[in-house]
Formats: sequence, C-alpha cells, structure tokens
Amino acid sequence: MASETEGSEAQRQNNRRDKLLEAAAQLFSSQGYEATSMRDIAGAVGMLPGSVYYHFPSKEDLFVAVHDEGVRQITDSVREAVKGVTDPWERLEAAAAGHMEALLADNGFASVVTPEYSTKLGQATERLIAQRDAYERMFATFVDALPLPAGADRQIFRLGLLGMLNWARTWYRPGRKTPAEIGREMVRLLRQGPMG
Amino acid sequence: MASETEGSEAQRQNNRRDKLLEAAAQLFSSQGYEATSMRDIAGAVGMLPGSVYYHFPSKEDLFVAVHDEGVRQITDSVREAVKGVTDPWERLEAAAAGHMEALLADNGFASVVTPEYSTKLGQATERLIAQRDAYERMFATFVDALPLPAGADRQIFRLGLLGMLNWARTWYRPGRKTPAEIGREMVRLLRQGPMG
DNA sequence: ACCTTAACCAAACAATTGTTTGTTAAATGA
DNA sequence: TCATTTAACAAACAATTGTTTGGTTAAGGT
Repeated sequence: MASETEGSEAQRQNNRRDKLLEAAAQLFSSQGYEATSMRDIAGAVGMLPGSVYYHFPSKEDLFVAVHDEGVRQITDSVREAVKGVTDPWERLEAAAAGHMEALLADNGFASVVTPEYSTKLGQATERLIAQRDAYERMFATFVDALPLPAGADRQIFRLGLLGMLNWARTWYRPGRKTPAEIGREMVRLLRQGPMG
Repeated sequence: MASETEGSEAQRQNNRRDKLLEAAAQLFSSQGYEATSMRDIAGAVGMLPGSVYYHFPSKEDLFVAVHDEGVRQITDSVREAVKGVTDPWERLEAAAAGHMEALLADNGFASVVTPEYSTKLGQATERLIAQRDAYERMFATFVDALPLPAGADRQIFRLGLLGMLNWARTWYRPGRKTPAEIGREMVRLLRQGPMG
C-alpha cells in the first residue's frame, strides 16, 4: 500500500529529527542554551550524543532550527487569532491572546524567541534577530493602527506591551487565568487604564 | 597618620574583593551565568582563576553576592525615589523611575536580579527568590495603594508593570529617553490609558 | 626578630563540554 | 541481488569548565 509505504518513509525521514527538535525546544526553554548539553538532548530521545550530528551539523544550528520553528508558531498563532477582527483595539487584544497562547504553550518552541539567547550565539545571531524583527514588525502594524493621541510614543507603547506579555514567562503557572485571558487583560490595561 | 593606615588597611581588605564583585556583575549581566567563566572574571581584574577562591568559596557564592548587592541597589534606588511622595500614582511613577535607573545602570548589579538565573543555580536558589520577593512585596504595596475599581486584578497589574520595566533590559540603549523617563511613561500608560 | 595572616601565583585536577571518527545494521533502489 | 543511502552506535578527541593544592610574597602585630 502506498500510504503505508509513504507513512513509514516520512516517519523514517522526519520523525527522529522532529523528536530532537521537540526535546531541544523543551530543554532550551527550561534550562537555557548553555545549561543544555548535547547529551541532555540526545538522552531525551534515547540517542547517543554523536548521533545528533547526523541531523544537525552543530549545537548552534540545532538552536537556530528550534528558533525558526518558534517564530513560525508564534506568528501563525497571532495570524490565526486576529483573523477577521477589524477593530484596532479588538485586533490588538486578539493578537496579545495569540501571542500568549504560543508563548506559554508547553512545547517550549516560542519561549526561545527572545533576545536573551542572542548574546551566546556566534554568527547565527543576525539571522535570529532578523526573524524576530519580522515578527515584531507585524506586531507594530497593530499598534500603529490604534487611535492614539498625536503625542503618543508608539514605540514605548509597543515595547511596553511586549514586555508585559513576554515577562509572563517568568511567573505564569497554569491555573486561574488562561494565557489568552492574561494577554487580553493586559491590552485592556493599556486601552482605558484601570479606572475606566 | 591614622587615616592613611586605616585607608590602606581597608584597601587591602576589601578593594580587590569589590573589584571582583564589579567585574562579575558586569560579566554576568552581559553574558549570563553559564557563559561567564571564573577565568573571565579573574582576568577582568588581572588575577589568576584560582585566586578568586580566596575571596569567594565558589562561583555560585560569587553570584549570590552579586545578586545580594543588586537587590540592595535596586531597593535603595526605589526607596530614595519615592521619598516624600505621597500621592499613590505619583509614588508609583517615582518607584518605576527608581527601578529603571538601577536596572539600567551600567554597573550591571541590578540586572542579575531576575528569575532567569534561578534555574541554573543549586541550593542558593531559594535565597535568591526570597530576596527578590522582599523587593516585589515593597513594589506591591505601591500598587495596593492605588485607587483602582473593585474588580481590578492587582496582581496582573503589578506583574504587567514589572514586565514592562524589566523587559526594557532587552531593548534599551542610551540616548533618547532616560531610564527614569521610560519608567514614568510606562506608569502613565497604565494610569489613564493612552487616550487621556 | 618572630610569627601570623592576607593575598595571590603557578600548576595541576577531574569532570564536562561540543565534536569527530570509524563502524554497523537496516532500509532503499536499480 | 547488489550497491547505496539512511540512521545510528561506540569510542574517542581536544578544549574548557570549576576547583584544589602547595608554595610565595609582603604587610602587621607583638
């Protein structure tokens, strides 16, 4: 049967590599880049350390692959969340919800999409920055569409909001409010102030 | 002269240790804990790696000492900033300004006061957390004093504000607005919303 | 003059790091 | 069926890590 053949083919070609990516994302996001060894990653999928180098040429390349997937996931999550929402404030709320859902997902991919890792990497740094910039530009379009007073500093606004959201990685624990609810609430804090 | 004798005594007793602390703070905050080696720190003050162990029993203890000083600096900075300010919103603005001045000071001490480092340390973790908690409790009293509507989630408000402020470490570069101005502006975003 | 302590150097230590090498077993394709 | 590719293992590699040890110099006290 073609489907079974194709299935085991695809499994054979991508499954282990994907498992490595998932394990690396999990470990990188919870322990950091330097604190995660190739032996940790290999052991998490039942491999020997050297075997990882068949799939990825170096630890740095492995991290870049995780980062790429992280950017993809968070971008897709936001795109999906804002789909069909036209009102600028409502759209920013939806975007924040999508951002948080991806960021706090337990697969750990989106968590590595943060400038903290950049300093520890070599020449791959510029590529990571470029990828994050692309995402932040999308986010900036949502902020730029807001009806803010003339003097408002949209850059501070955007960086402030992203800070609120991203910092949640340091304190969020499941329970109480969902990531999406937290994201929405934070936009509302900026929308009208807590008094209104 | 007593003063000269005392001076060289004090110099002999604390100067090199303080230099080590400063170098460690600088390197830890810019490169992270794992990426900073004892050789880096020793080399920054013109020592050999083993000599550091005369002043600090381990790398972990050295970091704890830096963290202690960081908490002290940021606490003092906020205490000084809010001195004599009674209006709740004005006081939170002042606190944010003080927070930012310490956080973005180029000595790097306050920068290591963040949960990211906790995972990489052993049994010292609890002590670091306890120290940060003490600081955040002070910050919480400022938020609790605000005249917010009954249903407002003060925890989200506080964590959101701290996120805005702390995240600035990832993007701030000297020029344009000062750290204190950025801190004040972020509180204002929450105070009235950008529309008012 | 003697002793103590502070402060550091010089050299090594074992452990861990990312990585490379040669080999092998299974699956694939002609 | 046979050559090749895929995917991994087993074992080592050099380099770097935090740390220890023993010796050395200089200052201070008595």
